[in-house]
Amino acid sequence: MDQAVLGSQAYLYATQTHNQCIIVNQIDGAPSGDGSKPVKRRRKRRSKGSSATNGEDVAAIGRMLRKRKLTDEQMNMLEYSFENEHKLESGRKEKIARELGLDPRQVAVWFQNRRARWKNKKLEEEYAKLKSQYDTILLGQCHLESQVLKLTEQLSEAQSEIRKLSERLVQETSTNSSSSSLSVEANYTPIEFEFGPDTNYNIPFYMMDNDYLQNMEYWDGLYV
DNA sequence: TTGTGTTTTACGACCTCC
DNA sequence: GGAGGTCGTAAAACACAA
Repeated sequence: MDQAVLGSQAYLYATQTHNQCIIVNQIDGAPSGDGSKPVKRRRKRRSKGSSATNGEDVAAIGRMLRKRKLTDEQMNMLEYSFENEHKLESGRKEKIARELGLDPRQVAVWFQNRRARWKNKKLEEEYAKLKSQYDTILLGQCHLESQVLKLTEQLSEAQSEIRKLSERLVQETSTNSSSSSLSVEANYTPIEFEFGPDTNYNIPFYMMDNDYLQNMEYWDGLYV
């Protein structure tokens, strides 16, 4: 089995025969050449169909060497820390890294990713909220449109009734003027509509635009 | 067991701020 | 110019249905 430099926090063991690697969190005080800093051991992992060898694309190799799954305890501590403050000053980063036995870089990356997840979640929540508002408005619009339809029908009927009554009035007036001395006013019968000034239109105030208000004035004038 | 979709860890590129 | 941020993405780890 080969052992290769991976990073300050992990060893990578790989078998060339299986073309696999296992990454293990760093053992504190991992052996180093001079005993100072932990040895960075890295071994390149071959991806499918890759013919990478030593000295080839370092960036690609770096990408292949990763994944140090954090323990539950580390995760909990990081989450707790994130709840307190989403940003990470260098002092705090060092402190967290020390306490959890992680590389400061790992802590920084974890916070970056956590912020991204948090942002996504916020966006999803915002989207759900806006969608709900939109649906409510859509429903209101449908309701109002059906009301408009109904009222338009009523208006048409009322206009037709007015026309008929006017015609009748004209007819009666001409008949009466020749056969009776009674005045038109005396025979006048008030016109009854299906709806009047007391009708509850059920239209919210904010929907009362200029046209609507003008129509109201028109109908109010008619009933004065 | 395996194929597939999702989540997590890590990195490079680029940007902003001091 | 360096530190730390976001964004996009690769790939390991994981979950789960078939």
